Amino acid sequence: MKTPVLFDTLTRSDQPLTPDDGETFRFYCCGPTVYGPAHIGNFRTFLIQDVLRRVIEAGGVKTKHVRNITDVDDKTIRQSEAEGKSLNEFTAYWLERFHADCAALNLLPPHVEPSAVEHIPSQIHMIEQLIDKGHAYVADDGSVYYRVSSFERYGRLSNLQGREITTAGPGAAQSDDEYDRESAADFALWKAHKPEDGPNAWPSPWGDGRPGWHMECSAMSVEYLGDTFDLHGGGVDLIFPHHENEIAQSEAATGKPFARIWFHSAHLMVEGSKMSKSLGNLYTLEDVRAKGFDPMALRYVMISGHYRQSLNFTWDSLKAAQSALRRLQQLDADLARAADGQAVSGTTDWGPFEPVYDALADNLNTPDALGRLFTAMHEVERQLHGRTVGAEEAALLRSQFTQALNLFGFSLATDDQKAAPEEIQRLAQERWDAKQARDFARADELRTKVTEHGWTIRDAKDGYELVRS
RNA sequence: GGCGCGGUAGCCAAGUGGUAAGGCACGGGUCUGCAAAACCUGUAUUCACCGGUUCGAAUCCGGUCCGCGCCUCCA
Repeated sequence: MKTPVLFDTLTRSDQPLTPDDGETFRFYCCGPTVYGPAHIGNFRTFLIQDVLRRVIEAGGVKTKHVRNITDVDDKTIRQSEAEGKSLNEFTAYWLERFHADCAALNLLPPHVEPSAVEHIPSQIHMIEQLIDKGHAYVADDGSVYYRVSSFERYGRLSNLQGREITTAGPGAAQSDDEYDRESAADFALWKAHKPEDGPNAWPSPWGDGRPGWHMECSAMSVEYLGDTFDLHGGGVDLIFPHHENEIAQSEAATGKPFARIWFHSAHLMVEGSKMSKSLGNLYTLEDVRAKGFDPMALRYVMISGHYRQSLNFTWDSLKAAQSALRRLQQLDADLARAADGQAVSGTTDWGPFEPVYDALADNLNTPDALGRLFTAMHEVERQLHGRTVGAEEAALLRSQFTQALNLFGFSLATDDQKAAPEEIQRLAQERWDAKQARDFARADELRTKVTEHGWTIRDAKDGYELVRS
């Protein structure tokens, strides 16, 4: 079986995804800031990382997946204060929401999901190391800053070397509380307590305060994965400054290389424009559901484009995804019927679906893999309809098909099809009776009624089912 | 301005030198009292534009036009 390869942002080349320790592929992904519902753009990144993990594991390699929870930063503090809640109470609520959304999208839970606020001591420890080694300095107010000029490899990831980092320009830092930095490029490792932070301050050798944003990922990834680990991922926007800063912090502190491979996924656009609060297009999973779509359809849409290209999300694309998903369901049902109760467990070969794995192993080419999935499905369908497939053979095919679906993380578990309201069911039953009595005029009349209520009657050989239109 | 990603059928989207995958939608067919679903089948002489290299280019080179992202706390 092919070893998966992935485009590495740092070397700008494809790298094999083999575990450095020969056993477990250790990787870290930047997780959500829990101050509100995650939007579908966040989920695109998590979904892509999820498929990556599934591909590595399908290749027979164990993984250790760490994804942090950012629960102490400007946004969580500001918002919890505004709502008059404790930071913990506030973030716990949104974390729970996040977990529910992840489950609905069939995201594999990370092996470790460390919370930033629960790892302040490790962060302080790393800051101390940086100060000791001359990579950081304490400002008058008790904040600690990273001395960017002390780390010569700074800017390698983002291709920044030689570029001036100044306070000028459209994206320049707000100077407000960072006026005592030595250089505009320096960034905060520890932020001294300010009145607007309320009760949210922690003791440190430099006085009460809280960690800077980049610190948590450096400290926690090293803590759970070791000084050097296999891969680090996130959205493209994190390349600079977040990941650049993480590298600077971690490598300066440990004296060892940080992540070997850097994995960045492109952004999601909505109806042709960037997602933003002001445009009102920051959709959440709840919005998707409210419009009657299955979360699996969102998963499908999010992987229907290559992760290195921005994807334009539209409601039409969700609709198309839902239709495509229905075909997967149909084949599974057909195979289940043909398997007639037989089941195969622990298959190791892919059968007709091997090309699916191969496409994913080639820099996570999800659109190509989807194409190959359908191509293979046609083959299976032809067999299923063209000749008698034995139960044993069908069971094997079904198992292989399921394996392929697992690579994408598609769960076909008969979705929670809400039962039709009683009135609709009664009308449908009446129609069925009329049909049995060959009173087709009456049957058609009732079908129309049911349709008007937003349901479709699908007749089968000896019965019918009700589906939402 | 710097760095990066793109422009392939009505829509989405693979394909980076050998003669255009796949999905959705649409047309035809099988099945069906009807309908839906499912399956079968058809649909780009052509890959933003102009030159060039080559036996051969969507794919390589040069130029032009257009879209998008990042450039200090945003996945």
